[in-house]
Parts: sequence; C-alpha cells; structure tokens
Amino acid sequence: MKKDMNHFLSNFLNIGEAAKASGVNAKLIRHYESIGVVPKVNRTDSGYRLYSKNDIHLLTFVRRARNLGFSMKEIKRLISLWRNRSRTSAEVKAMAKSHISALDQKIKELEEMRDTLLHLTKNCHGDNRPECPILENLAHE
Amino acid sequence: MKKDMNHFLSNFLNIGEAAKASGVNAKLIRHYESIGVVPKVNRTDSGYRLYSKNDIHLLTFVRRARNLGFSMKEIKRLISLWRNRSRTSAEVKAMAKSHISALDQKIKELEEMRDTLLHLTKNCHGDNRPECPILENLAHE
DNA sequence: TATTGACCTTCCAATGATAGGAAGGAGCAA
DNA sequence: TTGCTCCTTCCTATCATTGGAAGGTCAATA
Repeated sequence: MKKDMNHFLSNFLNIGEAAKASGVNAKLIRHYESIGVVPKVNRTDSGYRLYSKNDIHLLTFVRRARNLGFSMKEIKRLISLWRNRSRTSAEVKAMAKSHISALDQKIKELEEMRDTLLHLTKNCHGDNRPECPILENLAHE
Repeated sequence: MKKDMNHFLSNFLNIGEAAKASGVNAKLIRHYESIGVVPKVNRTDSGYRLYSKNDIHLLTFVRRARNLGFSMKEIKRLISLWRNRSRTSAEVKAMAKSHISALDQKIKELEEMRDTLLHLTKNCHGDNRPECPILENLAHE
C-alpha cells in the first residue's frame, strides 16, 4: 500500500513524506516556500518537490519555533542566524529574551481578562432570573 | 472647529461622534455593522449613519467584551442574551465560565512556551561564540 | 494495456479582527 | 466659492492557516 517514489533519487522525499517526517503538513510546506521561510527545493522532471535530510531539519526547526510562539518573521530571522556560521549566541539569546518578554506581556493581559471575568461570575447568581452583573458590567462603564 | 451635524436630529450622533462616545473607531463600527454584530442604523437623507444612546451602549458593550477576549461570535451571542428579557443569568454565567477556561488554557500554553525558552536561554552563553543551545534545540528533536 | 486510487501540481478563496487607502459626496465656516 | 473635515463605499493588506477545484503523475492491479 505504501507508495515509494524514491526509486529515482533514494535520498529524497516527496512533499507528503517530508510532511510526515517534519510534522509540517504538505499544504503548509508549500506555503512556507511561497513566503520565503524555506527555500525552493529541487524538483523531479514532472515537477514533484524533492526534500533532503537538511530540508527536513529546516522544516522541523520551523515547526518547533512556531510551537514556541515565534512569528514567521521571527522564524525567518532565527533561520538566518541558524545558518550563519558567524552568528553570535548573543544575537540569538537577545531574540529569545525579547520573545519571552512578549509572552510575559500576553500572559499578563490574559490573566487580567480572566480575573475580571472571575470577579464578575462570582457576583452572578447563575440561576433562572435575568439579572446578571456580567451583562450589566459590559453595558455600562 | 468642532463640527455639529446634529441640528437636524439632536438626539443622534454621526459615526465619528459615536466612535468617540463608545471608544470603537468609525472604521470598526462600519465593519461590525457589515458582519451583523451591531444592527444597521437609520441614515440621514444624504446617507450619514445616525446613532442613538442605545446604539452607543451597544457599541460600548462590544468594546468591553472584546477587551475581555471574547470573539465576535461569542459577542453576538452575548448581545442576544443582553437584549433578551427572558434570558437567565445561568446562560450568561455558563458562557463566561467557558471563556475563563479558554483563557486559562491559553495562559497555560503561553507559560509553557515561556518556560521552555527561559530554560534554553539559561543554557545559552550569549557571547560572541556561535554555539547556541537555543538553535540546537530547535533544529533537533 | 487500461483503469484505479493516492498522490502531486497550481491557483484562488476563506477564516478572524482590524487597519489602510482611494475616490467621491456632504456639512459648515470664512 | 474656497477650503477643510467629515462622511460614504469599495478594495486591499495583515497573519498563519486551511480549504477546494481542476488537472497531472505514479505505481499497482484487473
């Protein structure tokens, strides 16, 4: 049942296999290519994309950076640092720290929202009556 | 300097004044109207939108719900509860609680991201050398 | 060999919430 | 009337992702 298209160049994977190997789905891989996050790869005569082990590493890198909440723009920057032999770890650390700050800020905002809602729900009877401090608070300053 | 278009119907505000009064900018008010979050309002003969005090309350309601992180879909639902005399506070409270859970979940995810990054940055020298555990971790599982 | 079915290709559109601009009309003051 | 600000609609962009349509390719099976 399993398809094996690698007879022609056995060190390469097609996009479906690359998707499985990297954890980034095929649609998204094409998208990342189109916005220049990952480079264009070689193709077969019939136009199928071919992915090497390095390409898979790069896709995995992207997925993991996304999982850490980095934006595509930040990921482009991380990739260029990753591939730049003359980078300094200070550059990377600075990006990470700045991202940590952004995450902290977002966490704080969400906590404030949650605490406000918690406060409102505590004052709401939650019964069959229509009186509801949650709605009242939303309607009036 | 201040424009006063209300000579014709002095209890109504045009969209710019409604924006100031509600804290929702004019562009966004039109957008909310177009997606059905707020109803279409009456117009002057020349097509200018006219907002009543009730309309301003509604816009304020929307802004405050957004500030609490509710989605537009949820806000539509909240508005229908708000305007429904036979609503029960239990319905509203249930929505609020469910939203609190969603916020908690999001907070948890962000905290995990942050903690992972904190851990990585602690192990990164952050000096002039290229060796960087942050990048290494991203590249390899 | 012909067909099937799973894969690949490109292109175009939608999501959700908001922002931006262009082109043209309306209101009002000097 | 000029000039300015505001209003109108419509179209576009953002961000990351998902979806579908239409059509080509691969490998295996009838």
